[in-house]
Amino acid sequence: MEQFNPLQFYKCLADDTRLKAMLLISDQEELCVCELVAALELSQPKVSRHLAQLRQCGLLSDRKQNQWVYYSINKALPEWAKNVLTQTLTANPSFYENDLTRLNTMGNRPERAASCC
Amino acid sequence: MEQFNPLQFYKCLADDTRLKAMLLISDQEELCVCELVAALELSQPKVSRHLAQLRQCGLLSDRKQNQWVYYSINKALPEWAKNVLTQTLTANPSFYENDLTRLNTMGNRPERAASCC
DNA sequence: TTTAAATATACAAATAATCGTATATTCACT
DNA sequence: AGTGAATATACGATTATTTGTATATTTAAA
Repeated sequence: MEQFNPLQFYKCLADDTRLKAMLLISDQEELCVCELVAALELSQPKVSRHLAQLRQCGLLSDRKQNQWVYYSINKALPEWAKNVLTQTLTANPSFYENDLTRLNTMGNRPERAASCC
Repeated sequence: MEQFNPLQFYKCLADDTRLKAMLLISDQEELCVCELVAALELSQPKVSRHLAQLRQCGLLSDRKQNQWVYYSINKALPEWAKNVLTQTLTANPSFYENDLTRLNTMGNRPERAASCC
């Protein structure tokens, strides 16, 4: 991954699916693809493609557990970029509230493994 | 102008010309079109078009003085958006340093009117 | 070892964004 | 009135982005 630059960062945020995914993941610590598909009411390939792009650009990390892939905000993201996400998240609840509602009423959410022991 | 929303904001920042223009104007309080044309080394119509878009989306204000149009950050911008711009500006000096250099070595910069009296 | 669920990717089609060029507008100065 | 500088806009052409659809891959479970 080449040097993190602000233009690339904002290009990543300049799409409805990607911006909402980033905010939902920020809010929820981590989410798997099928949870985002349910929350955003979009097709699986569409969500998967956008998540791949966000990972390639360094905004997201992924971990695989069983058949699920969980995405979370990349810990190595520059501080300023993390701050931008936090500001956006807290100042714009109405932008993603419907998605959050759908996520919370979603049935059959995969259970995370207990973190240990 | 419809309700300010984060997606539109980030779409505005997702272009090299617009992002650099926003950062230079943030840094310099206000700049006219010809100063941005010189700093960014781009055609006048290109710069003008992008500035018009930033104004229409509520990110910039303009004031006309003599034959020049000066653009500045819209005072009415939501706080979170102002913070995003400030964070981006201070954390990424190398992104726009060349443009700033060209601006500072530009000849014949229009003189601002004394603010009053 | 088949089946189903979750995810990723390939490719062409559709859509959106950007650009160069030409031209219009406004203002100061002569 | 006429000229030149600064800015804005129109329009077609180009380029970039996004999408749907089909298919591949991986994993768990029957």
